[in-house]
Formats: sequence, structure tokens, C-alpha cells
Amino acid sequence: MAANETATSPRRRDAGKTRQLLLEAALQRFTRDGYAATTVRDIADDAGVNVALISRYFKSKEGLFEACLTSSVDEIKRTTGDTPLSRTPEAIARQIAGPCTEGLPHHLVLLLRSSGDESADRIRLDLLRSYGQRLAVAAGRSADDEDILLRAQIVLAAATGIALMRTKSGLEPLASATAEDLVPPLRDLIGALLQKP
Amino acid sequence: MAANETATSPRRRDAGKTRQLLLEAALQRFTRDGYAATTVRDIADDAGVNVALISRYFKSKEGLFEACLTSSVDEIKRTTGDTPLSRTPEAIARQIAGPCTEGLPHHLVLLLRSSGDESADRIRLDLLRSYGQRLAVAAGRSADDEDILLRAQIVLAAATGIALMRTKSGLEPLASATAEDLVPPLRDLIGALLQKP
DNA sequence: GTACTCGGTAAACAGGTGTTGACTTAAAAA
DNA sequence: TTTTTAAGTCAACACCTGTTTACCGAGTAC
Repeated sequence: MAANETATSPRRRDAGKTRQLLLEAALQRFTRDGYAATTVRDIADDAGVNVALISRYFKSKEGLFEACLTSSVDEIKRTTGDTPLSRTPEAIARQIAGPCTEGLPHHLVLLLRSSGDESADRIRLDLLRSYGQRLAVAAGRSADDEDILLRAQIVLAAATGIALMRTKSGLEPLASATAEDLVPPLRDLIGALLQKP
Repeated sequence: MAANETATSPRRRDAGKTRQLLLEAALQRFTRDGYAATTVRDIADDAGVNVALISRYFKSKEGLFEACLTSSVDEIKRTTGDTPLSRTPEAIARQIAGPCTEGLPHHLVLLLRSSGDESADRIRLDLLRSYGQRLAVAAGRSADDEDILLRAQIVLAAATGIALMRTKSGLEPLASATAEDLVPPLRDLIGALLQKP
């Protein structure tokens, strides 16, 4: 059933609103199932709107996917701000350990999805690169240091893998571990990779 | 062009051989592009055989995918043997740091792919679970210790994420890092997660 | 009221998907 | 050789994919 439908309100006509409904539904589907496994009819049904509106508002399925990507990038930037990341491994760990249906883990998983499209790949790569640099800076190092940059990217990749494994595999105890369970090991992981020796 | 074709040999009829050709082509495709993005015609073309033979030898696309999964599981077991894993973080790191087109990283990426089929999911989950346990044992702990099991699974998830990021994102310097580059940070990562305090 | 705008709908489209069945033909058995 | 077996081929199938087109009708301006 559509997310916003109620018996009393048959949903007034509002292009902006339905555009956003489509975007949210697409974000969920693309993140959970990937690009190829998701059909435009799935997305439209989830959003409770007509399929043709995807082509109208986003030009194509790929256009919708790109919109999801940039929307995700924007929200990451909005959430974490322009300021450098929290400096302590503890704080970084806490971000990664968040619920995997929202927040950073969710966005990281989407960033791994690929439509095969070139411009989408560029968006994805740009964010990963900048996020890696900020992670290096947060560790109190220069982003020019190739070694620490590699280590920061390993942290990023590890966080993504953990998020993916948590949501998709059902591997226990990892899948249903709470943030409290995850923070201590993640703190160790981040500390070992980024802390100055 | 087909992997085995040469000008001199028009390939003799051999059910076992073509079955294996299909399996190898499917492994590559499924691992690189995922289940939904891969067509049976792609696989058949790569293998240089007729599409209909997929249905004949593996019953369906899903059957072929399952065959890939169990084949991958078998090879992991064959490679790492029944004996516990190497005990040192260094040795484990070296496995994870291997080339991402073969060996453990390759297999781990395939294990993340999903066809949505239930029995395939079970195969995947069984291997992940057992591999996590062996990792815990290799760390010199009991597999019953919930905390160390969680940490072992985090190592597994991290290794998978790294393999995926290396092959799919093109994020530098991670994407083209050599094993020598990767082993030191990975040794730190594994040591921090699994070493006794 | 009428005319216009534009968000929304329905049906069809062209092409690609996995799968099937009848056929051919190479190789082994008689 | 002839017969028999089974590996491989071909063409069609029913369905699903993303996308487009023509149409409907609620809300607004006149």
C-alpha cells in the first residue's frame, strides 16, 4: 500500500510531493535490491503512483537512479557538514554502527550499487574520494599522505562491507547486533588503522 | 571469443567440458555484475556455447547460480582445508590482500550476490557462518564466545567490503593497491579485532 | 458559467528476458 | 556399414522490461 494513503485523503495533486515519494521509494529499492533487480513498476507501486510519472519527472530509470545518488550525497554532506569528522575513533565507530536502514551505513550501501552508467559512477567515485580524504584528515593526518589515505579508504570499505553484510546476509550475531555491541570492535578497528603509531 | 577456441580445434563434443565452461563464465559474470544484471545469453556467449545448454545442464539460471555458489564453497574449503586457519594476523591478511580476480576475495564477493532464491541464500549463509567460526578459532578463542564470533564476522564483512570496493569502485589508491601495500594495514585491522587483549 | 493548465492515468510499443521443444549431427555401439 | 545415443542447434514461446503516446479530469483564471 502507498506510504501516504489514508481513507480520508485521496492525495491531492502535487508534483513535488509525488516526485519525492518516487525518490524515497527508489532509494529503498535501489539500496536493498540493487539497480538491475529493481523494476520501475516496483518503485511506482511502492510510491503509490503511476509508472509513467518516473519518465516524466526523472526522464528515465537511470535518471531516477542518479537522482537517488545525488540526494544521498547531499544528505551525507548535510548530516556530516563541511567540518572535519569527529576525531575520536569512538565517534566514527558510532556513526558506522548506526541502524543500517538509515544514516551513513544505508548511504554507503547505495554508493556500492551500480547502474553501469558513467555519470552515476562519477558521482559515486567523487563522494567516496572526498569522504576518504576527510577521514584521513580526521585522523589528524594530511590527506596527501598516500599511506594514511589508503588506510582511510580501507575503513570506508570495511564500513560498507559491514553494512551490506548486516542487511543482506542475515549472518548472526552480526546481523542483529546493536550499536552497543558494534562500537567496541569498530573502535578497535578504526583506532588500529588510523591512530598515529 | 570463447575461452577454449583455437583455429585448429573446433572443440569436440564433451558434455563435462562445456558444463565447466558455462560454470566458469557464469562465475565471472555473477561475481562482477551480480545476478540480475547478468543474462544467460551473456554467459553462453562468454563460454562459446549455445544458450539452451544452460537449461539442459543446470535446469535454469537459478540452478546455474546455485552451482556457482556451491562450486565456490567447495573451492574455498579445498583451498583453506579442514585445518584451522593460519593463526597469525599476517597470514590472514595476506589471504585477504590477494588479487581480487581470484582466491578468497573473489569468492567473498560472489557470496554477497543474491538471486533472491531461498536455497541459494542458505548455501551462502552456511559458508559465512562456518568461515566466521573458523576465524574465531584461528584467533585462539572458542567459537562459543559470542563476542569473538561477532568480531570474526566483522573481519569477514570488512574483507568483503574491501574486495568489492577494490573491484567495483575504482577508488584510488585502494583499487590498484598491491598486496604489499595492503598487508600492513590489514594486519593491524585483524590484530586489533581478534588478538587477545 | 467556460477555457485553460497540468498532474495523473491507461494502454500500447519495441525490445529483451528465461525457457522449451523439435530438429540436426557427431560419435560410439552393434 | 548400420543403428543408436546424446551433444549441440535453431527458432519460437510467453512474459517482463523501460518508455511513449494519447487521453482524462481536478483546480484555477477568466
